[in-house]
Amino acid sequence: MVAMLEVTDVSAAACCAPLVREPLGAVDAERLARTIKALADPTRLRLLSIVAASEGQEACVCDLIEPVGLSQPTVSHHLKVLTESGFLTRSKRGTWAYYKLAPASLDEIARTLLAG
Amino acid sequence: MVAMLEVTDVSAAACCAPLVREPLGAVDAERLARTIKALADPTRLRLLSIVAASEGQEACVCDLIEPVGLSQPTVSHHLKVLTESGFLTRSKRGTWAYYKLAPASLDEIARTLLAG
DNA sequence: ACTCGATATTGACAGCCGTCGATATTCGGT
DNA sequence: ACCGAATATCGACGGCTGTCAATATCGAGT
Repeated sequence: MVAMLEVTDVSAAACCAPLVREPLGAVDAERLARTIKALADPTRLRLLSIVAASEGQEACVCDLIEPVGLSQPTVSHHLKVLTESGFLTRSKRGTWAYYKLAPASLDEIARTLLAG
Repeated sequence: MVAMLEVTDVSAAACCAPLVREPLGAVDAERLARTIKALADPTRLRLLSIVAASEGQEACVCDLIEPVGLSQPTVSHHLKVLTESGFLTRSKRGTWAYYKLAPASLDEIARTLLAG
């Protein structure tokens, strides 16, 4: 069985010049768009804000399912997307998986959108 | 012929608390996601950055088609999306349509993503 | 070892979205 | 009035994505 290594930009976030400074190249635009796309979903925004508002900016999956009102696989899916794009980090403790806000990630795209 | 009035949130942008402060409600999340989704496309990011880097942060469609390398209808479509979500404003002068950066729009989502 | 509970993965399906060609509209010039 | 140029709209098509049910995995306790 071959280990199918998914290449994801865990590096997260920005990538480039402040957006309004100089024209974005095709490659940079693609990268930035992929990161922003991870935020462009109501469920993921809610998950992110719930995690961010939790103690230590950390929450386990079990605490997230009920608030967003979706199935457990769907929540797991969204958490994966947020983690792979660098907005959350995952740590497993016992049977539970805790997701924590990656502090710099939001600041970074925010700074990219700003004038500079 | 009936005038089909499309109701779009020209108001643009943010909508709510700073995202990491308190859990986002379903309605707010939907609104914010719709705005962010307008940014979550490489072509639209490039268009936005080209416009922003132009003289007076303004450019006509004819100047935008060649740089992004897509068809004129597609470029028009993207400009419409950006305009309807409040990131650009449109003004027609003669045969030409000029799109201009809406100054506060980017700042507003940036501020929403930031901690507070 | 077995079971149970928490989470992740898979497969399928519907709806959305980016793209294009064709066409409509609108405006300036002749 | 007509023609041509710039832009917008329409219709279609393929690919992506959010969702779920079913199933797999993994860890803890008995």
